[in-house]
Amino acid sequence: MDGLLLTGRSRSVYLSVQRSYEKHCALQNLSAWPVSRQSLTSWLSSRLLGNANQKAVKPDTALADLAALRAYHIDNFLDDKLFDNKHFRRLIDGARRPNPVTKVRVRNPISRDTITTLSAGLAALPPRPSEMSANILDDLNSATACRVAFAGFIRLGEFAYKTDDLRTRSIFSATKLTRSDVRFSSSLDHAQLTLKRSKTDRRHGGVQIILAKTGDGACPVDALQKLLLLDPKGPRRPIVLLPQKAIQSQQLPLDLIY
DNA sequence: ACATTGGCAGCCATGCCAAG
DNA sequence: CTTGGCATGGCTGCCAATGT
Repeated sequence: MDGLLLTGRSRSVYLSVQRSYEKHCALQNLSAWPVSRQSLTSWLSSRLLGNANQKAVKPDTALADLAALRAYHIDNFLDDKLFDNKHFRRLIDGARRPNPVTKVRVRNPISRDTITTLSAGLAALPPRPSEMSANILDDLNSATACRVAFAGFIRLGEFAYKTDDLRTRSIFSATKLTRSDVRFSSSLDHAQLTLKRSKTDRRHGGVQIILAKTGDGACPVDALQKLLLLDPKGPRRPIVLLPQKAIQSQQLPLDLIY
């Protein structure tokens, strides 16, 4: 049953907020569950105004807190009408008023040139799988990951998975990208990628991504063809593996495998 | 009078990052 | 590793403008 409720990151975030709220209630001598008008007002003001231990949180974070506490009610069949009460929105909007919007850090887009440079190793590969060394396999895998992610506008979460995710094979092959999700068109002018799960695919219907052949140094079709030829794997295996040396040197986020 | 369209802001599950 | 903070972005409902 629990497995059908929220999973992964969202669940752990919510649990964290819920524990923090419970601690607050204990200190204030308030009963935590179900959330009451008093306990929620007390908690929200303490979050919005800050206290000796914690600085004031952003109004949007307070909204996320509301969602987390509401999620507890939903999961436990408790009534959640209280959370719709306008009073709490007004508290948050009140906190928003005196605080100007903070500047967002500028992050420049990754360019085609960047991808070309990163995947330059694909230009010189041995002709047969038997001649692939561990290092060259590493390069092939990461270069393919770069090109496909760039060409397909793929989010990290759609493409990457954690070592942990490999433990349950059935869930892995039902939710993550595997070799069977790559199809080439007969003329090899494009490849089709099936995303079984995507952040925006809330109904879990699957999303088709078309990767057009570009023929330049960032061509995803070229990379995928070379990968399938020189690093053959079963249909239920991940499309590419992140090189161990990249994990160890922290060139890429820890514990992520493409 | 009712239907459709499009802009808009709020929602919230999920993402990344930093600190402990 | 966990926790906290907050940005992200598709979906949704609302509303006014426009169409029928």
